Amino acid sequence: MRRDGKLSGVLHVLLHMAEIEGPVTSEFLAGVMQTNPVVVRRIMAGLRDRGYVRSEKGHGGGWRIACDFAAVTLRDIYDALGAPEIFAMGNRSEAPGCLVEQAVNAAMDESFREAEALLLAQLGRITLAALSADFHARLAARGGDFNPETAHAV
Amino acid sequence: MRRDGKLSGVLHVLLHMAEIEGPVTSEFLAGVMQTNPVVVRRIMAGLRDRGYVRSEKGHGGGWRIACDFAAVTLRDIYDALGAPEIFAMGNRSEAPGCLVEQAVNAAMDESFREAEALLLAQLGRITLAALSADFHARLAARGGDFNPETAHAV
DNA sequence: GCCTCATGTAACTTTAAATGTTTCATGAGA
DNA sequence: TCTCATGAAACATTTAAAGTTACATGAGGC
Repeated sequence: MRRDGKLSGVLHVLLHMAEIEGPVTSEFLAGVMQTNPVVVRRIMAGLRDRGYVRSEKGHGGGWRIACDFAAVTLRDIYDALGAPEIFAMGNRSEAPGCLVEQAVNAAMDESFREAEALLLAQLGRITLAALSADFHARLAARGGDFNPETAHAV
Repeated sequence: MRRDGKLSGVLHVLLHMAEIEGPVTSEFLAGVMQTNPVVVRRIMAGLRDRGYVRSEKGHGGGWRIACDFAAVTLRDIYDALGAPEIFAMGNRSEAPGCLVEQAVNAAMDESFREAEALLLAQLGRITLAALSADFHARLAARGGDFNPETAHAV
């Protein structure tokens, strides 16, 4: 499978939106993510349903942040994306009749379940505000300034 | 991506081999895994290189276990398979020039790295002997007996 | 009212990775 | 020398993510 880049992509988009005044179009965000506007709408749909962002049609329309960055975690965003599959590995067959396979599945499932719980707990500890703060720290460290409108132009 | 079932599959194969006297052909094991003999040879190649199994050509040839089940863990088998990718999610781009993306990647990478470390530690705690014991416990609990030659015949 | 812009969505195409298959080479018995 | 088995390369299939096209809907601006 191709690796799922939705979480990475949508976080990138959200942090860019936070740097911009007013609504941002899917087309602009597609430029940021180097993808297609429809892909942006697709991944943003889940966040809209949860009220993390709002969208408006027509002239001057686009996307706006509609949540407190300090109150939303990466876990929340992950859930808003529909809680996509985390692992690239899995059992060959679910509901196996073979007792060997049942033993194998039970052992693997438990290990994977624990790793998943840890991962989600970690994501639950990182707020969008923390991510944004990290970005600003990197910006200050570099000493440059940042124009979100053109940062991805090249 | 399709989910990677190599680890699950190879464990299934190893536990079946443990129940059978003498060498087992790729063709028979393919029946167990409900796949193709070439697929079996492919995933067993890594284990052979590490000395966990041996293969012999010709009449009466096939695969044999060549390790102590109490000394080999699922982590060892995972490594023998070439340490395949664990996560279905990842960053959209590595080495990003954008500072926003750097911040996103750094946060996600750390969470995933920790989850991976936990998973591998868990796998390192499970020996093949423990898996096999679990299988035998299930077998006893069910009260039936087990014919490894025919368990997958249907 | 009509035109343009922007989202909403369905349907279809492309792509990447795992898996499956075919084919032939090689070596070990019988 | 014939058959059985692995070894390995090359090619085909499958699946899910991502990309694309097409059209409907609603919101200003004129």
